[in-house]
Amino acid sequence: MEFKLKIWLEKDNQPVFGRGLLCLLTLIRQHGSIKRAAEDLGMSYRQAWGNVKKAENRLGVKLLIKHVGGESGGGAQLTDEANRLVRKYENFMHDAEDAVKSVYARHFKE
Amino acid sequence: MEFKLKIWLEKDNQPVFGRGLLCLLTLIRQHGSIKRAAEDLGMSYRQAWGNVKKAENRLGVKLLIKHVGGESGGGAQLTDEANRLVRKYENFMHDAEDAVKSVYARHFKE
DNA sequence: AAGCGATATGCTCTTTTGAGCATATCGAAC
DNA sequence: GTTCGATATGCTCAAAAGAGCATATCGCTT
Repeated sequence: MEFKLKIWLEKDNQPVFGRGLLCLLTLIRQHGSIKRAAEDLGMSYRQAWGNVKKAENRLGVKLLIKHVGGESGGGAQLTDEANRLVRKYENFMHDAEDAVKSVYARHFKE
Repeated sequence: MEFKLKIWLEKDNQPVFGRGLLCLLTLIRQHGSIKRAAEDLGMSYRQAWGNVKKAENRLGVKLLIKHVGGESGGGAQLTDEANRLVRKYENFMHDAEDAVKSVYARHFKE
C-alpha cells in the first residue's frame, strides 16, 4: 500500500499549472521546440500546443515566444514569466512531496 | 492563485481509497444505509454501491456489513477494518493538507 | 520559386467516465 | 402472502477527454 498525490495551481477555480505543463515546458526549454518536446513525452504536437495555449489563456500570461518559419522551421522558447513559474512550481512540488511523504510515514508505517 | 491537491491510497498500482470513499463511508456510518449516504452526496446509489465494491475487491477486505431485507428494508454498517481505514486516511489527509499548505505559503506567499 | 520543418487550428473518431433506468432479491411487518 | 424499503447488478445513453488526421501559414535555404 502506498500513496499518490497530485498537486496543481489554479486561478479562478481553473487548473493552470501542473506536472504535465512542468514536463512540457522543461522539455521545450531544452529543445527549443514544442514538437520535439511533445515527441519526447510521447504526446502529440496537437495536444502539447493546446495545453500550453489553454494555460496561457487562463493565466493571462504568455508562456512561450514562438517563431514560425525560418531557418529550422521555427521554434519556441520560454518567457521569463514561464521560467519563473516553472522554477516555483518545481520547488513547491518537490517540497510538498517530501512533506507528504514524511506525513505518510508517520501515519502508516509505525 | 491557489493550489489544489488530491491524495489517495493505492494497492498494486490501483486506487483503493480516496476522498470520495472517505465521504461515502463516513455518511454510511452516520446513516446506516448506502442509499441515504448516496442521496446526501447527490450521487446515485448505483455508483456508491459500485465504488464500495470496487474498493473491497482491490483491497481484498470487506468494508461493509450489509443486511438485505428486514425491518427497514436493510442497511449497512462499517466493518472494523473500514473504521480503521477511515480514521487513518482522514488523519493522514488532514495532516498532509496542512503540511502542503505551509509549504505553499513558504514558496508563494513571501 | 520550390522545399523544409515548425507553428497554428479545425474536425473526427475512439476511449473513458459517469448518470440513470430497469429489475431482482430479501426479510420484517401487517 | 402482500407491501415496503434497502441491497444487488446488468445495461444503455450521454458527456468529457484524448488520439490522430488534415491542412494552412510562415520564413529561411537552395
